[in-house]
Amino acid sequence: MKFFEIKKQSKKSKARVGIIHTAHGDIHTPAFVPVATKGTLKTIPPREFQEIGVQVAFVNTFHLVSHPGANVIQKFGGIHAYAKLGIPLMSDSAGFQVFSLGGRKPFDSAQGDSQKRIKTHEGEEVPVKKISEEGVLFRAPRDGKEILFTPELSIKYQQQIGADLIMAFDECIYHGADYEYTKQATERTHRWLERCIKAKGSPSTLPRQARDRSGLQQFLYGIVQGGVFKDLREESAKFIGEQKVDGVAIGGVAVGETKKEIREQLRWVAPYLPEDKPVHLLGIGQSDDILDAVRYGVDTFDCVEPTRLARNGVVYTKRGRTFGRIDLNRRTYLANKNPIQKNCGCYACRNFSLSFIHHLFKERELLGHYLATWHNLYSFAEFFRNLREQIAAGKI
RNA sequence: GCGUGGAUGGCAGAGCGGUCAAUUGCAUGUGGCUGUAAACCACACGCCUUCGGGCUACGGGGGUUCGAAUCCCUCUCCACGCA
Repeated sequence: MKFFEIKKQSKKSKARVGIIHTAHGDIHTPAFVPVATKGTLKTIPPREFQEIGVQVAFVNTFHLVSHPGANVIQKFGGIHAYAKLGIPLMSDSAGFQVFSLGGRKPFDSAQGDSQKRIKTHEGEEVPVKKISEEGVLFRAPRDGKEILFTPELSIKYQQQIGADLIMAFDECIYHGADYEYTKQATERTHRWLERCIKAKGSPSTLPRQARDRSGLQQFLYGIVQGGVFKDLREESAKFIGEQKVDGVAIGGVAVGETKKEIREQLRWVAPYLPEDKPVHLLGIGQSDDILDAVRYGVDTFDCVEPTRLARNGVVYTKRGRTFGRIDLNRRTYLANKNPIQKNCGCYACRNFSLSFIHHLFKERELLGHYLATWHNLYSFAEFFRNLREQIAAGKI
């Protein structure tokens, strides 16, 4: 069976409706990939995925290696069995942690002042100890243990974890990096991709041991970098597209740029994306961004936003084609009899008032996190279902 | 009635002569969260302000002192103990 199947290609844009076939089921694209970093989609039991409309989830190699360890997961037959995640899974390579744990988040133009340094903990040791041609040496925040990631190790760990779709080991470049650094890092990511491909073996297959154990096939995505520089983005997209990868991911996006800059980067990259391979946009996220990205040919999106916001008390409302937000912690909802969203079919809205959910948040009751997460994920599922319908109908 | 201990900002509760408009937590408000070190973070939270500062405040009143939320007297109220 073909890995990626395009069912309908838009004539208006690069948008398409398709299916990604994996050993753990099909993913109807465009699809949202909620983030289950540590093997759990925080607050949601796996058996409810289907009811919510969660088709696929995203786990993180760095965090799973940090605990419980890739070898432990392998002993249980892979992350699907270990965490009872009966759906297709993607795993991240740890490349994002080079950014998120790197302590180098210097510029944030989205906040206005592009010269303003974001506060990092003064004097504290940064978890990313060293980046070299060989790989990246981390100090795990959870216990201070040193963890080395190289392209070969990242692939090995991802094979042990056993997600269906895996990411090449890259460097997610911090926003504010200059041209020279971005160029060096992007080229290094390219060399790392070649090492990932070599380490993985023949395309679309696992090493014998892992394959025998789980019967899985794994598909590798290469990751486009290039930062905020047009020529580097184009060059990177071209390079990644030419490699023997199963899919292409766009990385290094939404690390502090404005929404306008994010779109720019997509526009630069889009012409060079291979049309027969699924395209993943790493870390995006917000409904308006998704709506635009789909037009550039993006098929899947992972983002922590719906689940993190939910835990912080923020839930989505429908506002035109995109989402508005409600902050459940506000006292104004104390006695509000309405659901989060009228006519919403989710478990939270069908059963509970804003008042009660507000009460749960103010009392720090865990059910509040569960209901808010349920609602946000359901909203995303609906949003993407609608997106697929619109593309199929030729409207996007 | 006697004795003892209390009364502090929306609440709880520190402070016990100057560095106190007053620690801290909660509540409240505002902003933030886009490949998860995030059930999190930042800021504000007496009134006024030309942002330098000014004014009114630690139950009421009076006193001591250069200076009192802090010490003394007294009144009111609360808690506990004894009658």
